[in-house]
Amino acid sequence: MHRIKSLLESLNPEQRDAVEHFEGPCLVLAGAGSGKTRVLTTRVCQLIDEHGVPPGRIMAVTFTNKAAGEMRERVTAMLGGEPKGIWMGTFHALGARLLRRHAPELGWTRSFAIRDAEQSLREIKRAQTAAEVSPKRWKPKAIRSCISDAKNLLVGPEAYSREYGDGPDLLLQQAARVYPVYQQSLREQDAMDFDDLLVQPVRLLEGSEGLLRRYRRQFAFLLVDEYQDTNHAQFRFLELLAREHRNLMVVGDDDQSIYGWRGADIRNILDFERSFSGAHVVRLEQNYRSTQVILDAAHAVISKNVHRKAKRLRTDRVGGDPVTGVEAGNETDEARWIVEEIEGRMLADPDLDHRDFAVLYRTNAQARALEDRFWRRGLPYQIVGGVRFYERREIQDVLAYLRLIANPRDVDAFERVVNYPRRGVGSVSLGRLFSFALEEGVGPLEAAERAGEVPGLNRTARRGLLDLAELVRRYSIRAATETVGEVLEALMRELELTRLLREEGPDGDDRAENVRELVAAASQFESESLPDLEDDERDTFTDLGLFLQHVALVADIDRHDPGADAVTLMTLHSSKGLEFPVVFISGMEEGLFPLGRAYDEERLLEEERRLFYVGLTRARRKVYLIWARSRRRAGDVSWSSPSSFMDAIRGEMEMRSTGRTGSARWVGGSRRRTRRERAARDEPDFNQDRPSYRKGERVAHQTFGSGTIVELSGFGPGLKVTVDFDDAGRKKLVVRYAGLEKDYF
DNA sequence: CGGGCCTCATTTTTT
DNA sequence: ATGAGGCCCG
Repeated sequence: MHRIKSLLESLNPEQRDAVEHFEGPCLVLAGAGSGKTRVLTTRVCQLIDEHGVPPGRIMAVTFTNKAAGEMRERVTAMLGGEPKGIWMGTFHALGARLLRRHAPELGWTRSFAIRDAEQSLREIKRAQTAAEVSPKRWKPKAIRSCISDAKNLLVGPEAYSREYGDGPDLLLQQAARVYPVYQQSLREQDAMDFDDLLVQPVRLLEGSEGLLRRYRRQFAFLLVDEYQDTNHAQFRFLELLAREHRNLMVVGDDDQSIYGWRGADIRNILDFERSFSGAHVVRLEQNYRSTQVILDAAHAVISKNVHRKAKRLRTDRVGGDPVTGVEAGNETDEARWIVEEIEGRMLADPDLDHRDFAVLYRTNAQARALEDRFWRRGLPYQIVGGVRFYERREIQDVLAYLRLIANPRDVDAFERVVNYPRRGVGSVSLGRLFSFALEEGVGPLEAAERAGEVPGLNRTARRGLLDLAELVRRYSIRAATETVGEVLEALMRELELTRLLREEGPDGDDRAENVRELVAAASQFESESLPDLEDDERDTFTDLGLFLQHVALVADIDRHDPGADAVTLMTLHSSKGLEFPVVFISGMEEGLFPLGRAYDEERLLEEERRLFYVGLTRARRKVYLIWARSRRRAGDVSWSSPSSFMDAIRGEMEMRSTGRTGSARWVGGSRRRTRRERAARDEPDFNQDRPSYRKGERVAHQTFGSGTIVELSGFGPGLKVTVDFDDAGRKKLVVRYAGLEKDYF
């Protein structure tokens, strides 16, 4: 009780206002570094300790698993004991938890599998083939993104088909054909994709008055962090639960909305007061993180955005180091300079640690050059993101066994495992097996078990399938009683995985090492995460099933260790919510940040600008903005100018150079410059392979057919044309990727 | 059936 | 530069 009192006294009036809010809707507009995590955790404690709300009646939604873990820890510390029964986690994790209870009401079992992005993509390909939508002509990624958008908007396969099945947009039309097949197939395999974890809970609650009533009562208080990044499905989920009691507190900052591309709808936060009338609004504008100089720069940048709520952060930390702009020659030079600067600063200031530095970038590809330099220099670093650990090939191979053991209906897992190691089952045999499975209405594993009945199989294939089925069956039995670690180790021994990987070649040792790391991760999961589970979950599911769910839902950022003695390298997106004394933002080049494709859409450009704002406000003391005159991108060299984002702060910036920016020196010796390089430098190019375009000209596109150019925009590699296609309508295309041909007929 | 070679496209961010 | 996928041959 006294604890809470003193906690409240350490808050500023606005923070206290938010914490002391009890019932009814509340919108907390929390600027960067304004102590919103503190507000959220203190309010949870306040609800429990002051108002006597049982923890089991609180749901707190965070953006990452790590944030949920931290919140749990802080609440535990504040209360002096674990808040048993509180539902805390990401929308995805909470959705999964709800579905683990009720999936049978929707047509799945309680131990349904969760498909990650790559697995979904393969499923999309299979669905495309089944629906006769050529995966060559229609990129599975594009189709997947259409379907994902639809799901995030709570549009089901039937409605989607009605809406776009014969609409003007050819891509949506194809997606409309794939969507039902895809969804059906997921259900047959007892699997859900990421989006389903948001969509299906909504369907569940909408479909059952009883459940709705039950969960409205259970979740009497809802708290949501990073509300600016919620999408429609998430909004609907909250609305369903909160509509009646209206005890919903959302915390967010429209200036930090950076996930529009994955369906996040900034209107959720902008319109909150309209969706929940009478909402109490609290503004947290006191910043406890950055210097005045940094906040001024951030404000100069973000105020260029038109679509935002006017606000301005305050700080007591007047003055500060100026923002430093640095011109580098190329990405190698950039990396070298950053490494040296970090070493220099650490020498000059013994209080600084490696963990006090972060290098942020727009795209994961930029991590390469940086990593190379850090590695060579022996400067400790940790990279967040890029190739996810759980997505590495060797890890996926092993996990596929576990997935199949846990769920014999999983076609994706089966396909991955069937010839790993080689079992002499080729595509023909596989086709026969699947036809058999289809006719008999059984999963792939049961079909394999009955390989003897499958017509047309050769001896090797039949033997291989029977062996596989027998092996998986054997391990299913073990998985019911043994830990994941034990199962994994036994499996590795039986398959002689280490030897197998070693024989693969030079990377084999690394791969074998990764698999060992997986075993370690499994054991760690068992000792750390399992004990946190509620009893009903631990009793109902096998360790294996719980581990697989964990694997599917952990993000890279969850693996970030802020305490490690290392410089952090990550994307600007991943950096949201974190802070560092010194921040480098690299790749400050026009076309890279902001990304070239954001130019002609105001909405996208504003989102890029918010991303820059997020980057700047990560810094406590010092920001560096580095741009390189040239950079290897997608194999060849591109030349660029400094990002226009820096224009807003150019006057206040201190400008420096790495001293190696001479344009005369270029990497790669005297090799002839490629056409694309010349184009990027805006040099004339008379090569007849590259046609010039003008209005009124007739062109042909592989997919869209013939049409007439009506407009040109951009230049160099960013040249775009707007074409009125005879059949496909008006499209805006990037010449570089469109593969247009002149149409002479 | 499996392996090797060639071509092609790919580069935005992630739960 | 790199990886994935297709195609051909043993």
